[in-house]
Amino acid sequence: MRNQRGKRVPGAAGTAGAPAVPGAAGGRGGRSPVTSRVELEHLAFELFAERGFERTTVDDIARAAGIGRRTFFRYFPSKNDVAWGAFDEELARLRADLRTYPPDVPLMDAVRQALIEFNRVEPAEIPWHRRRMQLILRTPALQAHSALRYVAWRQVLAEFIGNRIGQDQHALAPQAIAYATLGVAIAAYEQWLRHEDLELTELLDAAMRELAAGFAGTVEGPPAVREASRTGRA
Amino acid sequence: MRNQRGKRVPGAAGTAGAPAVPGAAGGRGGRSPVTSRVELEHLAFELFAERGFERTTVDDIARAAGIGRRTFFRYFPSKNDVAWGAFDEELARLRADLRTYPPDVPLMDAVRQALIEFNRVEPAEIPWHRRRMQLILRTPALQAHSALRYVAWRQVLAEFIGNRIGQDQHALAPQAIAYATLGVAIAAYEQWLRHEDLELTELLDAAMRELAAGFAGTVEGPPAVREASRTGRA
DNA sequence: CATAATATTGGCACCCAATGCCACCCGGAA
DNA sequence: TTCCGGGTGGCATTGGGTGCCAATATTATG
Repeated sequence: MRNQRGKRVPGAAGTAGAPAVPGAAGGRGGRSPVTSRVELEHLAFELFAERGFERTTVDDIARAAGIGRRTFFRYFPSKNDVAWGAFDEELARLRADLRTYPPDVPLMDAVRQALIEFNRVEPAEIPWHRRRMQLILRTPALQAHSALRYVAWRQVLAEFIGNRIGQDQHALAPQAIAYATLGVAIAAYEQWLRHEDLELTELLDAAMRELAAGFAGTVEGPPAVREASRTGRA
Repeated sequence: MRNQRGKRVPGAAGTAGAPAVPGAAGGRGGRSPVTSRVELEHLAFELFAERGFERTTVDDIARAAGIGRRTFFRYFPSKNDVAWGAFDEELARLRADLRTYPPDVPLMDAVRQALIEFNRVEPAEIPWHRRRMQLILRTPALQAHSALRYVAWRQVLAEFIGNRIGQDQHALAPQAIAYATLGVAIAAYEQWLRHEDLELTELLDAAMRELAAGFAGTVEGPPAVREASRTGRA
């Protein structure tokens, strides 16, 4: 049902299209972008703060930015993605950072330090970061959408862990540790959002340690639980 | 924006409307439902298997079931929710199960056993459960949507943990442990999906233990990492 | 300067999920 | 039979997301 019209501009044969995101091209040639992703992001955040995420439509954002709805979707693949900014680049940063830890740094120390480094923000940016994370963690639609970003984040971590302990990144240990670390990070973030006076860095550090303490010793209970062992119920 | 029209059926004063889900009423009175949630679920799963989740529209499902699209949304709040069946009831089961562990069972043993119990399925249901989890864990849209279910699941766990260790359920330790446990469970599930011959129960058990082993000792590294400590880069 | 190449823009049509509204249908009780 | 409670499903509408394509603006080239 596509391509019904064979009509095409005479000269243009089949040149690969423009880059997905405006401004991502080399830079020379072509019409200059009307806005930028960051600008749109800031603008959208304001609207979200005013009316809430759900009650702000893409049309609202586009209209406020003076662009067409269609153009909005060239800057962000979805409305949800506004909240995450340039996460791909952040991920690359994490990956690069993990490479800098020499092999003699114990695995979980490296993970913990990388987690802290990844979430370090300029002091001036802290209020902004708070709003962003509040939006992400408290808006159901974004809570859901974020799961997809978390997948990518965990993958970076699992790859590092897998390399370190000589297992495939999809094996149980790397995945489990990556998942647990993510959980710890989010728990720390929620603590951070609730208490304005606490340092995110310290919370992350404490959370990683507390997790270990919580597990240490207690998991070495009776052997694997199976059918028989549930006799002592209430 | 409700109740604009003062017109009401003479006799009915302010009786709360019909139950959200057909069949959830006491049973007496009214037209009998055309189908059931389980029936719809099975039917939808077949279509998903054939065409994939994304390429199956709600109209497809409704048409296949011989009901109207509007009726579909009375059985499930959203297309995504088809995949999760009656999760609320499962959650209630988990909550109840957690109450049966006497206080002398160590915390993490209880958590581990409850996790295993929660994910125990009838042998006959295993292939079905596999399909369900495959759908949930491998379909991006569902991966995202599931995050909302996980929130509820974790809350149940965090509440239990909080009670046990005398902290608020929103405190760091309960949240971190709940998050980590969820992560461990999902990692085990993904392992289970990849290896048809493995027992889910065993995987969950192993995962919980492995997590502890992975953390034990390694987290007690140098003191909290801050500015200075990142000198030994690459 | 004219023209070509290139990139961005934005309108239009369209798909699909979701929701409010409401008329209608059906089984049991009065 | 009549009434009532509940289920059904059509209709209209909102809103996110996408393919298509012509218009527009910028730079490079003849």
